Amino acid sequence: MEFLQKAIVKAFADVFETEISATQVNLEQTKKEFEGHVTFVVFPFVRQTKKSPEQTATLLGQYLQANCQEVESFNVIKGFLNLALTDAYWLGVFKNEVLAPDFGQLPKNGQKVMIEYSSPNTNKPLHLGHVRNNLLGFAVSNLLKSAGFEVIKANLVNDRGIHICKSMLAWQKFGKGETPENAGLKGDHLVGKYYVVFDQEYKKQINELLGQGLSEEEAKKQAPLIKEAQQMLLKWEQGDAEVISLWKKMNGWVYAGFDETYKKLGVSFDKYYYESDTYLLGKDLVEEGLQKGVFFEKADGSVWIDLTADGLDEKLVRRADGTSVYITQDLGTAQLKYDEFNCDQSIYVVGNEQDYHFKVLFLVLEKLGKSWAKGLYHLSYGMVDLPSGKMKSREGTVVDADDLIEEMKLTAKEKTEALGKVDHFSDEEKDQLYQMIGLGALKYFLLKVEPKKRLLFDPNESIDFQGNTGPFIQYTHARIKSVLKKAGFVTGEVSFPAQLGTTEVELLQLLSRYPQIVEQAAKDYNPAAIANFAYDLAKTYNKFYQTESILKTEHELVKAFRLQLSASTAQTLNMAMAILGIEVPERM
RNA sequence: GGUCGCAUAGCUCAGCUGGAUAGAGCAACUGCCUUCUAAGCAGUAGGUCUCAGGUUCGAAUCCUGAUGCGAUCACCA
Repeated sequence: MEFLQKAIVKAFADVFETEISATQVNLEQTKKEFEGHVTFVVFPFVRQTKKSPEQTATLLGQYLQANCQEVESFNVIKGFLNLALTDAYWLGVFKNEVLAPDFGQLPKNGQKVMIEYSSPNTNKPLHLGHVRNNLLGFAVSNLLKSAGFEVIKANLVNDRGIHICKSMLAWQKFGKGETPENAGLKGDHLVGKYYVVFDQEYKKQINELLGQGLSEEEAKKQAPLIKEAQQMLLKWEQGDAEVISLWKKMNGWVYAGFDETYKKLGVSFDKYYYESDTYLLGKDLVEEGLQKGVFFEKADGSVWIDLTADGLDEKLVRRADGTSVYITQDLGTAQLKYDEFNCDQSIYVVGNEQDYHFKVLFLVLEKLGKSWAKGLYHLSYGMVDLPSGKMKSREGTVVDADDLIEEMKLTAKEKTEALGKVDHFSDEEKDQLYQMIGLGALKYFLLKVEPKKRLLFDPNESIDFQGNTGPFIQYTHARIKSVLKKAGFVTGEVSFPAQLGTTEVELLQLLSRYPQIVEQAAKDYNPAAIANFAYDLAKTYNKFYQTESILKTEHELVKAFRLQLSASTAQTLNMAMAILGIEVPERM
């Protein structure tokens, strides 16, 4: 639309003898109820033109129609100038933009970005909240790749700490040698089971102590189990062979379980960090901060930073005993990431419960004078809540990721079978299709909502397969493929008819916007924008499909064009859905 | 209490950097499969965009305040 902006700037000079810049020229898509494709709002310029809005718009419209060959016609409503562009223009867009081999892949911008996501604890299986995180992180990674970034997907595994010791201890005490193999249980679920066992036994002990007259706080501290867990953590830090070996064994189970879930979700990573390696990092940054006077030491030897001037609090960065806290290791890890990869941007996909933490983290790094701190970004997303409230692992009120995936697949199976369209599929094909559709529904459901908004999931209400859903878009893709197959379509020489129908132009216009959508979505780190686009495109295609016949068109030229238009739509749907990590089937 | 975020149809959500009569889906109701896949299309109904001020030619969108919901304010991670 650059040509139009330029033309309008020139029109202002020629018609009104006044100067405006191209950046001021804001072109919008004309709303459906009005005639035209592009709308220019003249209200902001009437002071300069010294004419009424209607006059200004009319004069501009006349000028553009006369001097701009792409402008077919115009109409004016109040201060709105609606321009209709010629079919030749739209065909040019189709040929030069949509059909270009790199359509949808923005040129490399030379920027490198790391996206950290997933970052699970190794003491329990993944639940729906983690699923949102994983899908979001993976989708944003794909999105930024499409927008021209070089992307490194990182997973910082929280594999140590007191919570891990709890599972280990409970297994040691109550596990009776249970293994994933002999229990027939996925490793992460087995470990999670003992995390719950720990909590139950711990609570028993607390109650006992409460009965002996201890205060709740005291009881929580004095319970033998928690003391043992702390002992175990200490031993772990000392490198005690027995504890380490148990730790390795149980983490191994968990990783095997996670890998399976990741695989099903279709997410992957380029780089793994383990907290067992990074938890001691950051200490030299504390020294650095002390030397630079950014941090200060209190009488007890603890080290702090004063952020009250920035509207935050005082924050501890090192304990009096010299050990690290959470933020210390995050400081160190951030430095490590930068040293290793030298990224222009580093994105943390972490829930909004940690907003404050990241605000502090980034501010501290900035105060330490890290030039790369400005490239840090916390992609904060809302929690997934149940109608009953928050999900709690220990209380068993979680929607388990593996269960959910399985259920989605089952639902997909039921719905597909009810339609009776896949009877001739092989069992393997069926299985793949159910997986694709079930996961498509789930992923789309989670990704179509803006990340920062919280999400309500009702386990009793199944995720839709109709309307604004993943399966609807998958269906549209399969539908197009079916037509193409029937026509024996092959990509090649494209033919162009002399005239276009309105739905064809509508579809073409929408298709051509895809690169801008990708660009904007990437800027906002917002895969939901891609989801909405895909839905819009599918819907527009179905309208076209319903109004125009493709295979029965008499003119070969028109038929060939519509086939090509369909193929481009299918391809774009495929690209958009691929960003979301959703596969689209050839048939369904 | 301080700080941050959210509030749009009965429900779930769109609404680009302020622009026309606020849009989809689900649920409800009506039509459309002897013709390219009906997981579709077309239509009806459903709204004081939480409230009150302000800025502007023009506000769901920007500013201020209020209300409601959520998060956070640990020598936990």
